[in-house]
Amino acid sequence: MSTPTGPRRRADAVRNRQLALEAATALLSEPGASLTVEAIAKRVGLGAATVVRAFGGKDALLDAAVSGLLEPLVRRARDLLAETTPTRALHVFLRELLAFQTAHHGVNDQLGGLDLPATTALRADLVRAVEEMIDGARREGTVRTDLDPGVTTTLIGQTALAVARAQPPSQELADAYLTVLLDGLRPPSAP
Amino acid sequence: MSTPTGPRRRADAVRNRQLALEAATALLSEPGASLTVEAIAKRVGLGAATVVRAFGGKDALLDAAVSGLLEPLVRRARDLLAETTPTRALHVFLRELLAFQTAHHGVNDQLGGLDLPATTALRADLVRAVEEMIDGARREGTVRTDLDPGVTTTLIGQTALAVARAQPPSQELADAYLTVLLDGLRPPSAP
DNA sequence: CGATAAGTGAAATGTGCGTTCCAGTTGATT
DNA sequence: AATCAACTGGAACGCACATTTCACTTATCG
Repeated sequence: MSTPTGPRRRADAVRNRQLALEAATALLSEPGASLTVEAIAKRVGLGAATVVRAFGGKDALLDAAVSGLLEPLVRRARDLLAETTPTRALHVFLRELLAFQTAHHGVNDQLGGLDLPATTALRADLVRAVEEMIDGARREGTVRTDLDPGVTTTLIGQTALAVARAQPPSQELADAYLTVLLDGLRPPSAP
Repeated sequence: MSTPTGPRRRADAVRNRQLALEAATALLSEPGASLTVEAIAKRVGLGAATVVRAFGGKDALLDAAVSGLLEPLVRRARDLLAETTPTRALHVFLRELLAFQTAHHGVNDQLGGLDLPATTALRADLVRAVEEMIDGARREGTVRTDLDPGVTTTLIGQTALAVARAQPPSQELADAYLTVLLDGLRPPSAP
C-alpha cells in the first residue's frame, strides 16, 4: 500500500500533535485531572483549537493516548503467553496489570461516554490474551474449573478496574487484591 | 425538638415530591438511564422546575433516592451483626450486598461529581458494619489475618462496585465474585 | 527573498444541563 | 364562593465544554 500523499504537513504541526498527545497521556495518569480540551492545551501552551484539530476531535485524541498506554501492556501479555506456562503468565501478568492500573489511575475513570475504537480493540485483545492464560491455567489445574471461563475473565477485568478506582490507589491495596484473587481462583483443594 | 413551622405545604406538592423521589429511585436501577432532571421529570409528567424545587436541587434529590435504597441495607447489616456470628453475618451480608448491586446497577455509576451527604454517611455506616464483621471473623479464624483489616474492607467494597459495573450485571457473575472472594479471604490453610 | 498554503488561537457558536423567573393555576381556609 | 399564598411549568439564564470561524502568522519551497 502506498502512503497517500495528502496536503503537505508542516513540521511544527507534527510537533504540536506530539505535544498534545503527551499532555493527554500525562493527564490520564493524574487522579483528579479534568481532561478537558482546554486543560490539555494549557498544559503545553497551545490553543484549544490546535489540540482538537491535530486529531480531528477530542475523542480521537484520547483514543490515541489511551491506546499508547495500552499497547505495551497487550504486547507484554502476548509475550508472556509465548515465553512461559499459562499459570506463570497469568500470575506475572496480573501483577503487572494491577500495577498499571495503580499507576494510570485515570485511564478508565472519565472515559464513559466517549467513542474510542482503537482502545476498544486493544481491550478486546487484552481480554483474549487473559482468556488464553486462564484456559491454559485451568488445563494445568491451577485455576478452578467450577466457574464459567468468560465469567472468570470478566471477574479479573473488573478487579483491575476496581484497583484503579480505589482512593487513593496504592500498591498495598493492589497486592491485597492480587493475593485474594489468586487464592480465590485456585481450585478449592489445591496446594 | 419541635418541628419548625415553615410555610404551609400543600398536599399536591407533597405528592409530587414523592413522585419525583420514586422516579429518581427507579432510574437509579436502570443501566443506561440518563439521570438528568428532565428525564426524571418526564417520567412522572412533571416539569423540571417542580422536581428540582421539591428537594432544593438535583443533588439533594439523588441523595434522598440513594439514601432510601441504602438505608434498609445498612439496617440489615446491623441486624445480622446482632443476630448471628460475625462469620455467618459476613457471608450472608456479602451475598445480599452483591444482589443489591446487581439489582441497582446505576447507584454508583453516574454519581461521581455530586454532593450526597446522607449517602456518604450511610456508606460510612456500611463500612463500619463490614469492618466489624471482618474483625469478628478474623477472631473466629475464618478470615485471613495477613492483610490489613482496612484494606480488606476496601477490597470488599470495591468488589461490590465492580459487580455493579459489569455489563450486563448478572446474578451468575455476582455468584462467581462471591465464591472467589470468600475463598480468597479464607486463611491460606483453612478448610 | 517572495509567494503561498499550512497552521494558529482568541473569540464566536452550538449543545446539554441545572437552575431561576414569572405569569398563570390551584389547593386551602374562611 | 371568595381570597390568597403555595404551586406549577415553559421560557429564559448561566455555566461548562467541544467545536468552528477567521484574521493573522509562519514554515516551506522555488
